[in-house]
Amino acid sequence: MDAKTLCLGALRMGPASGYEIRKLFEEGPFSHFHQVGFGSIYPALGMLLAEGKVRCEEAAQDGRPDKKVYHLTEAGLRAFDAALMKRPAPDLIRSDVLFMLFFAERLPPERVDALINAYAEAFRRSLSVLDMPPDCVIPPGRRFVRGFGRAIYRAALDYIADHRHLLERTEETPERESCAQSPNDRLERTP
Amino acid sequence: MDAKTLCLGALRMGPASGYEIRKLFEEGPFSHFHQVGFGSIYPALGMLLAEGKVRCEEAAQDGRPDKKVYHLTEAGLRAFDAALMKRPAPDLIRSDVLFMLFFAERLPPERVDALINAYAEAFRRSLSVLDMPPDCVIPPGRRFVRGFGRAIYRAALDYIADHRHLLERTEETPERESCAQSPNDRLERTP
DNA sequence: ACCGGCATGTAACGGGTTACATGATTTT
DNA sequence: AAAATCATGTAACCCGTTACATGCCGGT
Repeated sequence: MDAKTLCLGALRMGPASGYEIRKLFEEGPFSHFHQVGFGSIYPALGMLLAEGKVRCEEAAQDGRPDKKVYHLTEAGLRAFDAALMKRPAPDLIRSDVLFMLFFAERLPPERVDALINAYAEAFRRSLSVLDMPPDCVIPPGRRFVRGFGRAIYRAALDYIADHRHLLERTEETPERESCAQSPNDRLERTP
Repeated sequence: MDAKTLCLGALRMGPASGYEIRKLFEEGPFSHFHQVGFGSIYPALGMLLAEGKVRCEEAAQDGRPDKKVYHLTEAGLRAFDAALMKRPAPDLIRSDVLFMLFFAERLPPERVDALINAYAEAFRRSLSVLDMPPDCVIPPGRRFVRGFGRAIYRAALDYIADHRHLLERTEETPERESCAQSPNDRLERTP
């Protein structure tokens, strides 16, 4: 899903400026499952404008820099609906922390501790955003997605609380590479 | 975390060829939280070789193409340990499906259904891999990470089972944009 | 006085994804 | 006979991230 489609989605919820679109992905309702930065948004809006999928109205503000408020056109709406029918790319998860914890035995215990504390804290922060009751009735799709995020973060926090003891120093686990010597052994399970 | 570090991590578990490293990330123990393709692995191994962080032994096989088995050097081991001490990038989650379901009201009910079924199925597949009891004792770090993945996937499946009814057609939800008209309304909660 | 938030953009750089190229062997 | 697996690589391209550039306002 490219930056253009993401912008269309943001505008699907109502007119917005580039700056506001970023907030939607930074702290707003999209933040748990997609991200875009300024560097992608502004060019994307420019392209969408050229393609006639959005229009833009300059809005002068008092005490604030001018704002370009974009909104969907008919073509943009159609393009977005079409994008929603394309095959979704599989979910992508990238976690440096898990990668590091995978090698916990190689790490100083303080490091492991710091890593886990920070990790839990990050989940707590994300949860606190989602746990705030919405200020208004939100449609089912949004409610589902929001609840999904909450469920995942809760599960993560619970798991960390219940299993971090696995990583706390167990007095020098004897350094042992693993039971598998070759990569094949690690994958094959039916001899 | 770049492809080079990821390769070092894979080799940390034992010597492997490029092809085998990919499997580690495709179906192996890293697959839940990091991914790399051939296009990144082979160049990365080449660079690591040039930097003296890995060495390589050509292994002729019977009935198979030749294989280049790479293994860490002292320098490579040190480099990897150093990488484990760097600040981890925040977790990244990218889900087209959730983005689409966010707009469930705009989608034909069959589409929503298909999307959710496929989504659940994907989680079930991931879970089945992790639920297989390991063929040997695995060290605490790996156990923790593996369990983490399991917990998350379980939570996802449970949530879907319990809440998919939210998305099933509720006889024509009256088309209503939302209660928020401007993007600001969506974000501000303290007037 | 300075920092953080609002606001919009550009340019370069880097890196990963995709596609291409090749080829033997095993499975269906 | 075709498809999948094993196996290694290269090259181009796209696209996103990062850094840079600019400027005003409000709060500390």
